[in-house]
Amino acid sequence: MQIQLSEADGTPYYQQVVNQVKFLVASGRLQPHDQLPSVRGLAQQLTITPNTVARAYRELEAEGVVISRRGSGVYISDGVSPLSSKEKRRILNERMDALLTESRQLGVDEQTLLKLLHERSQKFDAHTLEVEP
Amino acid sequence: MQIQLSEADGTPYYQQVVNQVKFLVASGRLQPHDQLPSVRGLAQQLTITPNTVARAYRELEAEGVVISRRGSGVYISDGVSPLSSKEKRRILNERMDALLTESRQLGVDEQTLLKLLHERSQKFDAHTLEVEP
Amino acid sequence: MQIQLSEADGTPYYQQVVNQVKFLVASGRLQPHDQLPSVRGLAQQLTITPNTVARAYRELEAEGVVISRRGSGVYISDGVSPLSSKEKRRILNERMDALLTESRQLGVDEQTLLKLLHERSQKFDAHTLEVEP
Amino acid sequence: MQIQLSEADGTPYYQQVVNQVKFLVASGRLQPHDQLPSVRGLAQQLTITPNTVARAYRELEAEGVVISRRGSGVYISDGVSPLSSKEKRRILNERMDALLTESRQLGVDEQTLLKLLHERSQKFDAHTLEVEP
DNA sequence: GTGGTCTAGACCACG
DNA sequence: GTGGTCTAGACCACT
Repeated sequence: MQIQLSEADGTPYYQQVVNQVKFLVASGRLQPHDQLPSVRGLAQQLTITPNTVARAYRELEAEGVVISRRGSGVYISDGVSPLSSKEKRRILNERMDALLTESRQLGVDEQTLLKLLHERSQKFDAHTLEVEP
Repeated sequence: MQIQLSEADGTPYYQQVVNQVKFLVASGRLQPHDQLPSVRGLAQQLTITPNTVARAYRELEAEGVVISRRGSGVYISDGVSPLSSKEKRRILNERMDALLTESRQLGVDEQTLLKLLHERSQKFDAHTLEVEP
Repeated sequence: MQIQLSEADGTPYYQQVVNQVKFLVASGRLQPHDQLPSVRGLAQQLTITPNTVARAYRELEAEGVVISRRGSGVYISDGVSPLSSKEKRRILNERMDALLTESRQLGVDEQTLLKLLHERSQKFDAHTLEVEP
Repeated sequence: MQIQLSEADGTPYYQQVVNQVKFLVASGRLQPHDQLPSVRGLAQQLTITPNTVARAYRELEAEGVVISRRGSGVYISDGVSPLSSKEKRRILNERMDALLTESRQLGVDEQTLLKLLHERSQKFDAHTLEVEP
């Protein structure tokens, strides 16, 4: 599994792992029932402590993205998010505000933004994006 | 000056202010010699402590984006260059990927997302505040 | 804040803290906006590492019970649970099954159980229960 | 003996077997002196390792629910629960408090809870299982 | 002072 | 082998 940790930006390692796994799932590269690398294996690959990987996996489990089976491994879940619609909407609004704020500050109007987002969505599915979102 | 603070994501307030001022400069909305709002004024507008705004301005000054003149105010320094369109596109792509990832994870399809984004854009305009420096 | 850790049962320390804080909130002893003991303070009181307390607080924040403000402290949230109704129902069913199974094994019929539960609910509100649930 | 293993929830297999045997006993489907399936037989039926079944039986024996006779098999014990009524009440109170805590946390009032518990109790009965040693 | 992250390493529980 | 918990202690970010 391709995961890249960036030391430069302030994002915590565990959060970067969470983000990238969610990205891999959302783009279809990781399918339900797929097994993730073991905690220790991924830790060694990324040269961080197993503790940090375990935290990322725990977080992903809490969000309903993976389920972990003691003694067996961690797998992509086929369930849906356990969050309420209100909470889902809150999260989406947050992301949309970030996008709207930056696009305006960069001089991109709404119509152009919607077009760009549609194109990006196509590439998203086509797996033609780099892994690091 | 339009600045939006998001309380939910982990980004510190001072960092959000820094980022958005840098964007405003990069996109040409803020020009060299333009005056920024006062520390207290911006703090009041954003309902955060003046301390936090001061820290943002300090950071911006350290990076050479602004110059602070005692007794006068804080100004955009000259000699700052706007972002290349390639760089702009990279930033937008990052935000779009984050939005697409979250929306898929939450079970929202592209069409619905575009609709939500359009609605949010309207509300965004409605809540726009002008700030006099 | 009264919290008792039991070393005997297999329940992890962080989980015991989570359970008891939720109990204190549900029974009204802790009110929205109340401040919890600091991570280090509670750790010292319970003679466990701050790390473990931090994990409990993190878990409580993820469940929407508390919100934590860096540099300030951890406070009881006034929001509701961010879970979907389906997830809420799943959790309740789990607890109800545990109760039903054990009550039958102890020879308590449904009618008696409902009566006992009603009485317990009264005491729950009256704060006449010991803290450890 | 019909036992259903759920892979999805985090409960260990051996624990699920323990719980379900206890439930079968509590509901009268398994009577004192009834013989349980052999370790290997049940393991094959559930497609898990005999190791896991053996562990479940060991646990059940430690709790006094079954008695294992070398060379003969495993049988439901005829000893009545030796718990004092005070002890019974303590266990029930523990479960009731857990249920009350969760339900308040999730915004479910007492009346609704009692209704849900009644419904759940019916389904509990409806899950009739045939038992064959 | 507050909480947040990470490491190094130990021990336990499960299949 | 797998994941889960906990400790001891370090450093960082924020108010």
